[in-house]
Amino acid sequence: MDAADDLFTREDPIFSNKELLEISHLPGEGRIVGRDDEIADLATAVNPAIFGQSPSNVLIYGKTGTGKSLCAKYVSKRLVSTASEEGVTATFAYVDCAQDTTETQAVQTIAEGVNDPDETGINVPDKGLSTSTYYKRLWRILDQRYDVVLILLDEIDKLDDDAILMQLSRAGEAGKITDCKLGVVGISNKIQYKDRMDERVKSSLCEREFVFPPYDANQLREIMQARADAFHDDVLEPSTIPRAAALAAREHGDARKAIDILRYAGEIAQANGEPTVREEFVTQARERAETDRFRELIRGSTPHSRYVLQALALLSLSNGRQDGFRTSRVYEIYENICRQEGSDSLSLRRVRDLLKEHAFLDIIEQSKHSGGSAEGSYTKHQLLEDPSVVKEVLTEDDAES
DNA sequence: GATCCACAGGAAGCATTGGTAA
DNA sequence: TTACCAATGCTTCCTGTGGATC
Repeated sequence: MDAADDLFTREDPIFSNKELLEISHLPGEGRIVGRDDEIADLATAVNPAIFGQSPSNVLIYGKTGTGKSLCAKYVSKRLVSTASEEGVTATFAYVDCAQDTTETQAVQTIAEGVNDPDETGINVPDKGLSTSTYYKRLWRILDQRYDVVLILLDEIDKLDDDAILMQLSRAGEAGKITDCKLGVVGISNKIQYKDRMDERVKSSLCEREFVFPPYDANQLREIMQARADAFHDDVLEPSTIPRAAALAAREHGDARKAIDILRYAGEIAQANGEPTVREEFVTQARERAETDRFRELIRGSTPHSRYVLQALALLSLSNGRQDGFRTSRVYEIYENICRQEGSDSLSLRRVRDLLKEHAFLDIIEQSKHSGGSAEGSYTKHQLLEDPSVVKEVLTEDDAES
């Protein structure tokens, strides 16, 4: 019995409340740093909702880790509770469009999120229904249950098309819903997103637009300081947070990355049996954050999608620093890899699409070039990750599978 | 100005899988 | 059980691109 007890550590010597360092953690009031103006602007835009009126549709831009989703969720939560004090039934639905990329998946997520089958008697299955059926059920749920609903579409640029935006932004006008008012908050990392929107969607969805600037080193330090009670007292050495903030500020002011680095630094200290989180662990944590990010990006990708990346990594490793490799060159190496793996290679057309998918996930960068006679226009591809990290992760995954 | 030609990428279609509703 | 639907992963076909060359 005692031996079994020794197997586990009853008390964590480093973390007192690790939840504070989770990406999904929504900080309470006073813990959101450097976003007072943005929160106030957002609240003004959706303010009519607390009286049961239509909130403005909003589009929020900003790079990764600038607090867009955090502020949108925070304002939505506050809106729901304030509306309730005014006797208005409100809610919000959150859709991660990176997960739900198609119109059907997104509508299903919204409908499921706002539904209570016991109350409405409406069932919203995960899949199997036509898109129009999901819409019909969603409209019925909204009219039955709510006066106002705010729909947060995170990473809206990852949606396949604008169809859902058209439906949501015009649901009231089109008479799809009669008792419920709808507001849409679109969140995008890409400022150019608006350019490719349908004109009709643009006019109704972009009533208000906000741009979230990246955090500077001081703000990042404050953000991390605000979550420092994730650790026990005196565990964080004084130089740890400033060092992590400086590193993250250098990399585009990404708060998410900064918090990741802090968490990893704590885990490294824990794994080494150290009583404190030292500055040197921050550097190691940064490397681990990079590898983990890449591992997360390629998780679940098909073997051929990996072979394409492997081809690019091999080219990068054997040719040193170049401004990228042409599709035809990547395809040649990819075909060799397929032969080694004893697998039939996919068509060049398909490989072009796979490369484009990797570029979309910011794993590689594509650049357009023009040759001359008999060269035409072509694309060059370059890994954004360290090629040796790519090779290592792909090899270790192959070994596992 | 016409031609060259490797390459990019849109469109259409096919096979398969995995689900719901009646 | 059957009809229907969405999603995925792929191929084939075809048109457009663009700087050098004739």
